[in-house]
Amino acid sequence: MMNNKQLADIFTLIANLCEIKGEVIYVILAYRKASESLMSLSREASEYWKEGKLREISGVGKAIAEKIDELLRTDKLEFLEKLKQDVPEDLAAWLQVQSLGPRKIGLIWKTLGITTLAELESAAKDGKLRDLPGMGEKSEAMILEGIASLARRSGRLPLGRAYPLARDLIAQLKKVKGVVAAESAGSLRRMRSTVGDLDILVAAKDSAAVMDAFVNLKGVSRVLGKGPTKASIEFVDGVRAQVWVHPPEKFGTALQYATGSKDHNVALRQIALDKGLSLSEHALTKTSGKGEILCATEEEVYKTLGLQWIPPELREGRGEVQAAKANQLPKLITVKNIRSNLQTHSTWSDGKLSMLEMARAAAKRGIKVIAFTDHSVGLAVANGMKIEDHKKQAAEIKKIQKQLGDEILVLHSTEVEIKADGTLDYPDEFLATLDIVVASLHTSLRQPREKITQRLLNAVQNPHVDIIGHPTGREIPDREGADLDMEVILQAAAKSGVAMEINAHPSRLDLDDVYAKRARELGVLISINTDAHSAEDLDMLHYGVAVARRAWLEPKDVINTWSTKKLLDWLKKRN
DNA sequence: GCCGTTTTCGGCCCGACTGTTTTCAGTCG
Repeated sequence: MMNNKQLADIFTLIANLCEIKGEVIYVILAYRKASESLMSLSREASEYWKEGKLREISGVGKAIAEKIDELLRTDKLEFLEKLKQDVPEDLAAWLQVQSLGPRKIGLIWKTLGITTLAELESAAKDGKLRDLPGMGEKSEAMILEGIASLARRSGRLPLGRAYPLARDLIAQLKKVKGVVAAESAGSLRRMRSTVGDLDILVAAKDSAAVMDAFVNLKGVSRVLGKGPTKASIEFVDGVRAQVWVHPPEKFGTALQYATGSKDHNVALRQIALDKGLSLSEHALTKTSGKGEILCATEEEVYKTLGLQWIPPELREGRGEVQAAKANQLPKLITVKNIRSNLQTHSTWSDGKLSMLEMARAAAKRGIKVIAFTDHSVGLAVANGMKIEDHKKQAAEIKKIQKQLGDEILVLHSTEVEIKADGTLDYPDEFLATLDIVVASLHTSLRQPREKITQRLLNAVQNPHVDIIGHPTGREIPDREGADLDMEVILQAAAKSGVAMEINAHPSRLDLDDVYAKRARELGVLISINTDAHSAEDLDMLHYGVAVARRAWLEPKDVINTWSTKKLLDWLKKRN
């Protein structure tokens, strides 16, 4: 039975092939929309299908519902097979090449009869493309550059890499004379777990100086474009960045526009139209004749539309506009609300610092409670601890607690392995002696769905387990999470009262925002932890908080915001 | 192809930039 990712990939392929075929743009947009919608679904489409409710998925109408039905029943789609006969499947990959769009791809394929990327590269090298109508030597060179760049780039950038890069870029642009403000935009500002490129918005009267500074930044390998309002560059490692420059009095509309998401902006434009206004990146314009409202800040844009200002992390077209209209936006959690860190590692297993060093580093960052969750014996690669060693660790905690005083409270814990057979790596009698227990999957992540779901369920239902660590085991950007029935797991978690972790490390961000939002709806408690193995890792907390914000979480939903007393009472009650 | 307290049909994605043109088509976000 196909999962959401497989279905989404098929509809993206259909969109791409239709585009090359020359279908009208709205058909293509519809397939793309359905694909994105499937990817952000918190339950499997097959469940909607069993309930006969496929059409409830946004962007799925009659035609696409029928296609999903056929795919789920037969694993095949006749429509796609026919489409592949019209347009060779390999051509879809060409869309990834910068400067090549559906028109040129169609033209090259039909006139030269080639279909693979390798053939395209040799045709460009042999100068066979320059004679095609509308193309010249430059187009040929750009296609070759695009192919080379594709080889360098490895898909989307993890947030953990994009965020610091953008921070540096912004700092440099702010130094340019005449720059009033500079901020990230796009999916980076919305804090998605991966971003396509770095979008930066600058407020300045004179754009030329900004553009010059931008294309001359250190490490720029080529300039993809440069005009008075927009420029884009590629760095030697293939990372791309683009900057928009707008006058300060228009910065609000421009930032709002560039932040997106597309769905969010569509909803906003509709609200503007209802008020007789047309919203663009430049201004709110009265649709009835003349008159412009300029907005220097985003707050003014939202206010003019009669809305609360919506935090960027919520702008995904998931009901935030309706909530803002009704004054019912959640009071989102912030980094400042976090007072405990309930998954960290020390030299007792694979951490880099001693417990004392780690506790001090955490205290310095305002953390009041820290749990050392060193790995259990079964995870040999991480130097997992034998039960005997825990006695010594407990003694050390007693000792350092005296040194730390009330600076920070240290809890004795473990990240116990959920083994391949579904049992935990330590016996219940031992787990009962610990202050707090995190249970996680690290191995045999490719087991069949039923088996691995049951493994996790065992841990969720174990009364000694307090938190499920990084529930799906995904690693960004290399590893998909385990194939789990998360709906079943979250419902069990709601019942057992176990907290599900949002692991803040940017290579995990697990639970993701979609599952975390579903968890909130079901009343499941969330725990945001850094999983720190070093002092620097403690600074990754804001990535986890960003996921929580994207999931609409408020402080009360997250156990790390609780007072020490409330946390300890909760732990006592669970044991 | 989807969607609807303005519509079951007619809107949805539009503006900046570039290369190849000689006024514009294609790409991109």
